[in-house]
Amino acid sequence: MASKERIQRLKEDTRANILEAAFKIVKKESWQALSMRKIADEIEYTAPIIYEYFANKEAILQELTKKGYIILSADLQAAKDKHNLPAKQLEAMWLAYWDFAFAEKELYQLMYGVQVNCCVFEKDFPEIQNPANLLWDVIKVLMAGTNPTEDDICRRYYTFWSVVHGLVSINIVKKGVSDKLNQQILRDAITAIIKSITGYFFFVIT
Amino acid sequence: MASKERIQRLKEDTRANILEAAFKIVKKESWQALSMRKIADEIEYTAPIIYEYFANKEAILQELTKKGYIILSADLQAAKDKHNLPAKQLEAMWLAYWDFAFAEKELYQLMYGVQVNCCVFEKDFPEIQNPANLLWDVIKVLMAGTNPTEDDICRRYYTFWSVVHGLVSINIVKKGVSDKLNQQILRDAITAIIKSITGYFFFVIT
DNA sequence: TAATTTTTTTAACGGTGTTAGATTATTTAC
DNA sequence: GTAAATAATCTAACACCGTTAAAAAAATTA
Repeated sequence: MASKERIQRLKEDTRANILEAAFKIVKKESWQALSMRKIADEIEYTAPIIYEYFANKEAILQELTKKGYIILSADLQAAKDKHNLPAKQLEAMWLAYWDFAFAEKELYQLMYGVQVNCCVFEKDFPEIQNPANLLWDVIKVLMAGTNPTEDDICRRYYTFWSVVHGLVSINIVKKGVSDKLNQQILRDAITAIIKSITGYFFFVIT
Repeated sequence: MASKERIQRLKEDTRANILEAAFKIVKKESWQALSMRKIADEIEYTAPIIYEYFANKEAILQELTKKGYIILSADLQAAKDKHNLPAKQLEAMWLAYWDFAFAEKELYQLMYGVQVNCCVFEKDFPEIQNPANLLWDVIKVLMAGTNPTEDDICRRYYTFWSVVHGLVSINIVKKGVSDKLNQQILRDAITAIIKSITGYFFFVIT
């Protein structure tokens, strides 16, 4: 009987609807605001029905994470295909990675464990700026010879911070990388940026 | 009456105990596992008592975040004080930042919105590796002339990823930085690393 | 039409953050 | 020292959460 297949299709539809509803809620509200009951409301069912399609909430998140990786892969491939030279390809791919992160901000958060709700209270609490200021000051001194603008210092500060924070978060979230490798990457990057500031040398990772 | 002050001290003690208990739970379990009732259990009170000392759970997290920033500031200052040359100071400070992140992993997570629970299911789901493989392959091609080991490629991959992911997360979590500045930092960094790989040029952020 | 199977819902469990009101303990005033 | 006032603490509840078991409704098969 062909109705079996029709029913199968309907089930797949509902499954897709659940994912769609979940994603819709997250985009309108946030990941923390996502609940099984809200999803159920959105698809006009009651909550337990979702468990006919997904083992639990985690499984829904995993499916959406998967979706993120698939989109990102496609974006990277497309970026690569636009160029022939490997250097140009790589540049385009990282820019595509960047674009993906903001075009699909919610998916990116899910994929790489980036929270949003943290420390939005900088005005109530000036100590937050202290670490930044300490680093900022030293960078300023280091650059003193080159008469830098505030923007110049800012860029250096963020470059440093990005490298270090990026490496840190990758290590906290995905604890696969070896410590030795990390330390080497970290030291190389720091040395390179410092040298680029002082103007003596260059970013040669050996 | 001096008992007023004694009572004041006792209240401050309890406040500190709450923070301590919260932190203890987080270190033993995780941020998600932290609940008002668990804190209350730990300090041997009932949950509503906590609201005499903190407006809500968020306020407790804020206080711990504050603690994180204070420790980090002290670490950075100490690192700076160990050197005279600005370049050495800066290097020491970023290494101290790194050390802080892992010595106080929980605080770092709180301060910079780094989740842990995400995507621990790489084996169930190979698509996760796709983006990494795509980038990896191009880096490999780009480095082909220099007979790189797997480790060499790995280091380049992580260097790229750290810079981009770091910049992305900073922008998602703290949305203060201007788009123009970001794009410039991003492009500079990518170009610099690519040039360092091809060996033609150097990391000169101008 | 009757029996069977599938789909969906209701009700509940134990958990969460949070609040109002009752209760207990402590301090003040006489 | 007892009574009144104040402070500290708890109980009970609310509305929410993820999840499950069992009942009810709907659809399919015989």
